[in-house]
Amino acid sequence: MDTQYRSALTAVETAKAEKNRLSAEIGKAADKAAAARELRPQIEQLSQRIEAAQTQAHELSVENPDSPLRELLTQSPNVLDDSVPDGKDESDNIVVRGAGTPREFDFEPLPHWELGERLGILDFERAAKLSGSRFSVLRGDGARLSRAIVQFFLERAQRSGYVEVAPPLLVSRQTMWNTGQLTKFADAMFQDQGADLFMIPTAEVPLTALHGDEILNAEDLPLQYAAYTPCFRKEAGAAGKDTRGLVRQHQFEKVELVWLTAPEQSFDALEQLTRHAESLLAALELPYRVVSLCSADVGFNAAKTYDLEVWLPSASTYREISSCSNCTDFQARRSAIRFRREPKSKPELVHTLNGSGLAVGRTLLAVMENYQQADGSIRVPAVLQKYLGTDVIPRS
RNA sequence: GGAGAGGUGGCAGAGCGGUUUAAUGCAGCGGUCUUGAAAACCGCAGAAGGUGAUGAAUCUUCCGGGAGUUCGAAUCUCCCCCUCUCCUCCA
Repeated sequence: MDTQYRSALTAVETAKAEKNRLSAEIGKAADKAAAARELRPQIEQLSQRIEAAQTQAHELSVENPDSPLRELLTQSPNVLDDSVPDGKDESDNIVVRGAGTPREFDFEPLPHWELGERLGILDFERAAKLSGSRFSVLRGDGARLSRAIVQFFLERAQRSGYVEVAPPLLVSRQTMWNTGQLTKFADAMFQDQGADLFMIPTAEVPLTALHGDEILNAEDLPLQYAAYTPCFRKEAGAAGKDTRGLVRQHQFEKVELVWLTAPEQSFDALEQLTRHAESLLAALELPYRVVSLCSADVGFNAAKTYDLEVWLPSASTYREISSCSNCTDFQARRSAIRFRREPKSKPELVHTLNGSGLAVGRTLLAVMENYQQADGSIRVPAVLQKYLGTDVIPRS
């Protein structure tokens, strides 16, 4: 298809070159009207040739929404890195490392929704009254604990070199397409039909698109951005899954970390990014593990992904709390994010990476469940105490 | 929501149907001069794509976006988008 497209394009361009030449001849002639009359038949013929070839080229052009070539390319995911383990589903993911040991409880640990309702800090019933299922109300120390977590994450991000950004939460269709979300989250996004705006499913979208259509200087790389935002997802394909509690909500908060790097730096950056996210769990003293997603589980736009999973006592299992991906040049190509190695050298595509650092709601529930005490109160992790001004969330 | 003004190369800013391969200035790069620098002077300079060897060369497209008029459009017509100013409303 590409070969066909290019030969049609060559036909268009050579005919155009000839036509331009004739037009310039008229422009240079002393008697322009006479020259125009004389050359008219030739020009007319060229115009027809151009139009025919243009129609042919347009049919396959990637600019054309109906082009089969575009369709093919749009549906093609990123190329996986060689280090990604082969697998047929998530059971083939590989645990790379972990830290912390699940705590031994001398009582039956409660799920966070029960703890939260007893403490009066989580209210799912009233949330349902306001907005239906998959929403939550945080109240009192719950709201404050959530805010403390955000503050803690952002301060850590800043110390690790990230520039904090507060981006728009609604973005255009073009921006969504550029970051590859229209394929990945096509049915998952809330959308305003009239203005054709989408509510972001993750801050990865505005952060990655920030430098779209720009040519950066090599010395500006890597760029590191952090944003705290709400995220909105329909969760249409998750009917009946995680219906209780904070795990899967239509609206949740997240601190997102994004890097733009030179191509040769991106896999090293993925390790650093993952370590940054991981260090937050370590600081909160939550047991976790790092998982390298297998070929079947890596998302559409990523070449390699590490998931961070946190221990949830009520479920006796590890649960995803962060996902760190190297998207190589996949998003950069769609968004036209380039850089120059030297002032005179050709622009090259950057590599983009993103990771949660971390999901706020899931951190909140992980803290609640792992730090719960026999009397139903919750100890506050040491690193969060200065934000809350207390070391325990008591039963009221 | 209403009214007006405007969108031109990294920036500023001309051009308003055909020697525009977009003037000029600043910034940038190279050179002359200089022990070195500055100043002055001279020259080169953007993006995307096709053919081609990632060379040389060459062609096409790009003056907010799209469509149109014309042999020929930055320049004329229509639609859309964005920015600024004033009014209105408002966290």
